[in-house]
Amino acid sequence: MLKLTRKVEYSLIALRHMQRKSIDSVSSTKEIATHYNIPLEILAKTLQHMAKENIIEAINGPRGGYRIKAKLNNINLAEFFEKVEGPLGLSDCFYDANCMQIEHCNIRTPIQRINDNMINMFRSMSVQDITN
Amino acid sequence: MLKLTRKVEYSLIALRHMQRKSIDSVSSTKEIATHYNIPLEILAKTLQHMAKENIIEAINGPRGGYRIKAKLNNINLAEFFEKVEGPLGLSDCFYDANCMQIEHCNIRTPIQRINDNMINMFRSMSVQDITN
DNA sequence: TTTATATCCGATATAAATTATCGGATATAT
DNA sequence: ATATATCCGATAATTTATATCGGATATAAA
Ligand code: SF4
Ligand code: SF4
Repeated sequence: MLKLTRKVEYSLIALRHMQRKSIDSVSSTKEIATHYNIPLEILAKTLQHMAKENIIEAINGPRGGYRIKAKLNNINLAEFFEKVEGPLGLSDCFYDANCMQIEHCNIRTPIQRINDNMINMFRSMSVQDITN
Repeated sequence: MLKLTRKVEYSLIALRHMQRKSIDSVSSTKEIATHYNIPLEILAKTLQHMAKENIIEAINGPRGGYRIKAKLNNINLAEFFEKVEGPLGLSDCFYDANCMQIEHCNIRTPIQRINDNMINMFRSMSVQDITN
C-alpha cells in the first residue's frame, strides 16, 4: 500500500543517471541496466515510455541511446507520476468512479482532503529535486 | 500506485459508522456490511483484525457486534495504516531491504525525503479527523 | 554494401498483492 | 436448547505489477 512502482523508480534512476552526464551525451539501455542491475527489457520499455512522453529522446543506431529532453525542474512529481503510471489518487473514485460503496460511502470527503494534501505535496517538488 | 487498500477503507467506514452511535451501543458485521454494501466476510475479517489491534472490541453472542475501544484522536493515520496494513513506505528498502538495485541505487536518499514528508503528513492527522 | 548495435512495438507470460470466499468452531443472550 | 454472533485457518479468484519474447526498424561505422 502507498508504494511507488518499479517503473517509477527505474525512470528516476535512469533520469538521474543521464543528468549527471554532459547535456548531449547519450546513455544506452544496456549501459543503465547493467550499471544499476535492472532487467534490460523492462528498462527498455520504461525508457520508451518516457520518450513517448517527451521526457527523454531516443537516438537510434549504434552509439545511440537516450538523453534528457524536457526541463526536469518544470515537471512536478504529481505530473511525472501521472505521465509514467497514469492517474493518481488514494482511492479509485477520485478518477474512476465504479466503487460498490460510492452510493453510501461515509469517508469519501475526508479521504479527499488527505488526497489533496498528498497531491499538493507531490506538486511542490520537481523531478529535478530528486535527480539532482 | 499510491492507493489505499479496501481493507483500510472498510476499516474507516466501519469506525465512522460506530462513532456516530452512543458510546456503548454495538454494531454487527452484518449491519455495517449491508448498510455500506461491503462483502460480509471481508468486513468480518477486517473487524476481527481491528479488534486484535485493540482499536475496537468484540461483543459476542446474539445482539453482539463491535464497538470502539481506543481513543481515535490518539491514533495518528500513520500508526493506523500500519496497524491495519503493516509497514508503510514508498519503497521496499525502507522496511525490508531485499532490492536488487540497493547496492548501486542513486535515488534512495531523495526518495527517503519524500517518504519522510508523506509519513509526517499522515502523522499530523488522527483517525478522528476522518471519522468525525 | 554489410554488419553490429541500437531503439521500437505488440503480445504474452510470470509473479505478487489484493480482494473475496469457505467451512466449521466458539461464545452467549434469550 | 436455540438462534445469533464472533472467531479463525485455509484457500480461491481477481487484479495489478513485473518480467519476457519475437521480430521490425533505424543508423553509424567497417
Ligand atoms: S469506498 Fe468511498 S472513498 Fe473508497 S473508492 Fe469507494 S466511494 Fe471512494
Ligand atoms: S530502487 Fe533504490 S529506492 Fe527503490 S527499493 Fe531499491 S534501493 Fe530502495
